[in-house]
This record gives sequence, C-alpha cells and structure tokens, in this order.
Amino acid sequence: MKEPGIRNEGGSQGEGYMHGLAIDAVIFGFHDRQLKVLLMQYKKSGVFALPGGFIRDKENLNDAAKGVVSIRTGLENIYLEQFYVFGDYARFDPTPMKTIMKANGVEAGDDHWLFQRFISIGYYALVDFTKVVPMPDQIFDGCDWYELNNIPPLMQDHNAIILKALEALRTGLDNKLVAFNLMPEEFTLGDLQILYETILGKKLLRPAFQRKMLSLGILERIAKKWTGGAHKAPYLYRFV
Amino acid sequence: MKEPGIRNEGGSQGEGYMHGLAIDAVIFGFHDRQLKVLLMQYKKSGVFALPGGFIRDKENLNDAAKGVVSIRTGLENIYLEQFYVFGDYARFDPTPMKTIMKANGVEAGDDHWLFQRFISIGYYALVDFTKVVPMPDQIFDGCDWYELNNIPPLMQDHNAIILKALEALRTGLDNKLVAFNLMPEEFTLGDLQILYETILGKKLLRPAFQRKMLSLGILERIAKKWTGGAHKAPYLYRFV
DNA sequence: TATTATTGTAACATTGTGTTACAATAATAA
DNA sequence: TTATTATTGTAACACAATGTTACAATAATA
Repeated sequence: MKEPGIRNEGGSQGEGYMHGLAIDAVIFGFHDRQLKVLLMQYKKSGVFALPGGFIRDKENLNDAAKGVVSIRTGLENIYLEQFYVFGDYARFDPTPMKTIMKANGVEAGDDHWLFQRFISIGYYALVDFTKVVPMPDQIFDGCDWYELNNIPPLMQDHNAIILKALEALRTGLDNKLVAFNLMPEEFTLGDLQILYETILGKKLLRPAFQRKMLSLGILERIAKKWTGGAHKAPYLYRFV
Repeated sequence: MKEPGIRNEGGSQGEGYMHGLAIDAVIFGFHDRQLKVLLMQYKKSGVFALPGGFIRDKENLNDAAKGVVSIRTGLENIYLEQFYVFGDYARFDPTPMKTIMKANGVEAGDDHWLFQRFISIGYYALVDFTKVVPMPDQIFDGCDWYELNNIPPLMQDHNAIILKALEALRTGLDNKLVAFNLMPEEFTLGDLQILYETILGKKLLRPAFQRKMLSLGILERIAKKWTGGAHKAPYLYRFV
C-alpha cells in the first residue's frame, strides 16, 4: 500500500516530503439546495477523512494544496483559500492511521512517520459541483459528497476543521463574493439566494437580496429559464 | 551560541523541536501617533528579523506563539492571531542564517537544521505599548520598536510578512474591534481615532467616528482629561 | 379565460454613515 | 475679569444602504 496523501512515488518513511506537516482540504460544492463537502473513505477500515496530502521537499505550500484538490476533483482552476493551521498536540492520534494500515495488511512499527505528530494546514476550496468527478484511488474506496449537516464522524479533528472552514467561508461571503465559485455557469437569482441562505444558515428577504446582487454589477442577464412551473419564468444570469 | 528561536535547552541539531516549521510574530504597538512593530537585531551580523521561534515536540502551536511574544514583550495576556502560513519554497534562503552563525563564531555544516527549508506560521500580536519591556537575549543585540513606515530591510521574506499582517489587522478592525488591544487602559476618542487612521492609512471624519464608537456600547466614560491646551477637555474612556 | 405560483421591481420605512454647523469649555492673553 | 483660541461633544441634515410591503407581470394549468 502506498501511504495516503502521497501523490507519487514515496518511500515508506516519507522520503521526499516534509515531515510533520500535512494539508487538509475542505472542498465545498453546492447541489440540490444543499452545501456539500467532499470526503474520502479508506478501504476496508471504512474510516472517513478529509482529502489531504503532504508537501514535497521543494514544493510551494499553495501548489501542494492545489494538487490535493485537483487530484480529487479532476479540476484545474480552483478557488482555494488557506484558512487556519491546526497545531494542537492533542489533535494528533495515531490510532486511526494504525487501524487503516493494519486493515490493509501493512506492517509498520510505532516509529513510522505517519504515526508521528502532524500539524495540518487547512484550505477550503469552492468548486462547481456539476464539473467535479470525484476520484478515489488505491487507498480510498470512496470519494463522495456529503451534505454539510450530515457529515459522518471523521478521523482526528476533521469535523472541527470543517466547522472552521465554514466560518471562514461565511466571512468571505460579503467581503470576497466567494459564493459565485460554487455556482454553475448559469443560474437564477433564486438559486443564488438559496446558496447564500444555506451558507449563512438563515432566511433572506428576496427583494433586498436581488437588489444587492444586481447592484454589484457583476451579473449579466442572459435569457429566461422555463422551469415548467405555473408561474413567471426567472432570468438566468452569468457571473462576469 | 544557542540557536535563535530556541526557548530553552536544545541540541545543535534542534532536538526536541519540530523541524521545518517556525513561528514568526508581528508584534504591533501604538505610541506617539505611530503604529510600531517590534524587531530583533542579531549580534555582530546586525541582521534584522521578526521575533520568532520553533515548536516543541509536544507543544501546542498557539502556545508556542504565545511563548514567542511573551518572551520578547514580558507580557502574559496577549491578543494573538494566526493570520497566514508562508510556505513558498523560494522564501527559504540559508544565507542570512549562515552569516549570523559565522559572525558568532559557530561552525555548522550545510546540513545544519537551521539551513534547511522552513515553513513559517505568521501570527500577529496587539499589545499595549506602555506595558512592553522589549527583551533581547544572548543571540540578539536589539529588540526594539520600529515605525511601520520605517522598517529596515529584514531577513528572508519578513518584510512581506509584516505587510500581510497589516492587511489582516485592517480586516479585523471593524469585524473584531481589535484596535482596543493596542490602546492603554484609558484613552480619549481622539487617541482612538488617530489609531484607526494610522491602521487604515486614511483620515476619518470626527463626528461619524465618535458616533460609531459610542454606539458600540463598549466604552465607559470615566473622567475628563486636562491636557493643558487652551480648549475644552476631552473625556477619558475605558474599554469594557 | 380564470387560477395559481413565482418573479421583477416599485415604494416606503428604517438604519447607518457622510457632512456641516455650532455651542461648550479649558487655557491664555488683554 | 473678560475676550480669544483651539478643540471637543453633539445636533441637524443629506444621502446611501438595507428591511419591508405591495403589486403587476407572466408561464403553466384547470
């Protein structure tokens, strides 16, 4: 078995990678009126974890993060943001990794590098759900979307990492207009409002929301969208 | 010579500390209508650097950062915030450290741990200038305040780190009301306004500023302050 | 052609901020 | 003692942003 998070050839003691440092990525997507997160599931042991990886000896940190997200989503131009470093000593717990290795029939002594303390750099990514092709690999059975309010128990402090990422996403909403990265190319103001409401966790008033979004001057009205419903058809917009 | 950033006994190959990881602290103070940053100057070589340090094997990251700031300022309860991780490969340049070691008469091979790549976790601290007692040590000649718009050339990418810290400070101004951490216990609204203007780099209108600050409901009016000037005396306020 | 649900937007209310103006007042000078 | 001066505290108005209500427009269905 190759070690998890190793993106190409690496020896069993992690040669070629920085030790004690990892990247964890919270990849957000939006689909079916729900905010979702991409999670990995280890083979056999069934342990859930955030997509993650390590940093090559001569690799830029941000490039390593980009690599992690790319390899799991199949996408190239990704909105990515560093949001926090998780560095408590107590967060480090070798048990899940030992379980995973044992389940896969890998013999490893207690001094194995993956059982040592790690500090994780948290990144969140915003992707267009419709364009993602989730990619598991030799180590992971699963790479799938999970609804934000239905996340299974994750390895180590990964649940807490997701919460912190959501916080960062919220603060970025108004300041950096990050939400558009979660939308498909064409969308209605209604769709956009649902996304905002989901991220903020509260209802917004339609007239105020529409006025605000349109006043930003970053939306281009394209055509009407006939939904088949017995009502006026909404306009489709594109982000410019 | 002990290695820089080692806060107690450590061998010459950095035993007891996490490798490849460092903390850099941008310690902001406010005095004399100026925003200032605490900088270290190495003995003999005269190289300038941000206060920094390493993380002990079993130490929480945030505790390590607190330790760095405490040891340089003599303060205990410090407003501290993680703001960015600097992880470009190119930022790493062993030359200044070699110069420093050589100037201090330390023989060290190219494989010395301090000449390897480091990833720096940036923290900024906000302190009450009047309470700080800058503390150099065996390695540093100087530990002094420098005006933000008069920072000397620093080691590695430390100048860029300060700029990024300032950005983070600016965004925290309205959201988290961080400015009060830079004030002494008692201050006038005029003092506070000057601080805001310095951080934001622009003039503010007095009536609007005062109205806003007072409407926050976090200021307690104490007494008048007789400045000796030929004009009405301003009120002193305390942060609650 | 009436009904229904939803959209787009006008209109008004409320709040927040920008700006001008001026009375209050502490020290100094006449 | 009284005018002068500089600065503070705050009222008053203007304008912008946002919250809220209301309603006409319109796509599908009955």
